[in-house]
Amino acid sequence: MTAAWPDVYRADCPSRVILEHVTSRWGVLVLIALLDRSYRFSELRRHIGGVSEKMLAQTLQALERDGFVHRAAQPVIPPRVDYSLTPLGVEAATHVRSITEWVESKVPDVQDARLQYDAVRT
Amino acid sequence: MTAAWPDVYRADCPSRVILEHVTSRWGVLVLIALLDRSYRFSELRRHIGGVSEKMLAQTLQALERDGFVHRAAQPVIPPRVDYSLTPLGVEAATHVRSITEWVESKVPDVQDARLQYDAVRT
DNA sequence: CGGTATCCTTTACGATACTG
DNA sequence: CAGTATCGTAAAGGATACCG
Repeated sequence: MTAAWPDVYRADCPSRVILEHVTSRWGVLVLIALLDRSYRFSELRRHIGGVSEKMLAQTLQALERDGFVHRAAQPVIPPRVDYSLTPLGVEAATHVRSITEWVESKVPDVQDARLQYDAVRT
Repeated sequence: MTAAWPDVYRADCPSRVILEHVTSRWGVLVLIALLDRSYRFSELRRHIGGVSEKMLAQTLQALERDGFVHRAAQPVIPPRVDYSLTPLGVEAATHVRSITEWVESKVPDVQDARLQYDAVRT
């Protein structure tokens, strides 16, 4: 160890859990979507390909509890709930979008690397 | 949809899988560790709290196949294998470290948010 | 519409034992 | 040392049905 290693290297640290919320499969997609504008529940569901109601609800709750997402429920019938980012959420989402865009730009490189890897071990 | 949404919003896109490799529970920790220096297998295992042999091997293989990690096996007895980052891996790891550091710095904010959230619904 | 509750399947993960 | 193989458990995730 050369310097002070972050807390995240301890198995029980709080930051690992938070990190898993923002970098989770659905967390990433929710955050980036909300960076563009606010969404209603079923709008978000349609926007994010393949997410189930259960997972979307669970993801939104985790992000809301962590203070990244704001939930605005209007007491009307039929119910209307709008989800948006808090200032903290905007910061998180900006980081996440940055990685995502980088990954998208490197897809060809990764595909080449995989061909190389697979070719060697036939 | 206001502009062109990235491919990652389609359920079957290749970037989602790559993103999951680099942002996975163990992928994150491996990448950041290797940003500092190269590591041997069991060194890495000790460095990353709570990772099993199986998961570490699996994570390293996925990252190697994607072209982020270089595996240098020396044909000696006992075997010696050093893991390091490729140039592509350095880019990935830098992004990942950036988010991780941000999350670490915001742990108190998140903990406050959770207290608020939990208090309201008692 | 915006969820929750339930059930079920699949995947992730860890522990242990073993091998070159 | 650096893994692989096998097994069992726990968690993630999806489908469906239902409710305010």
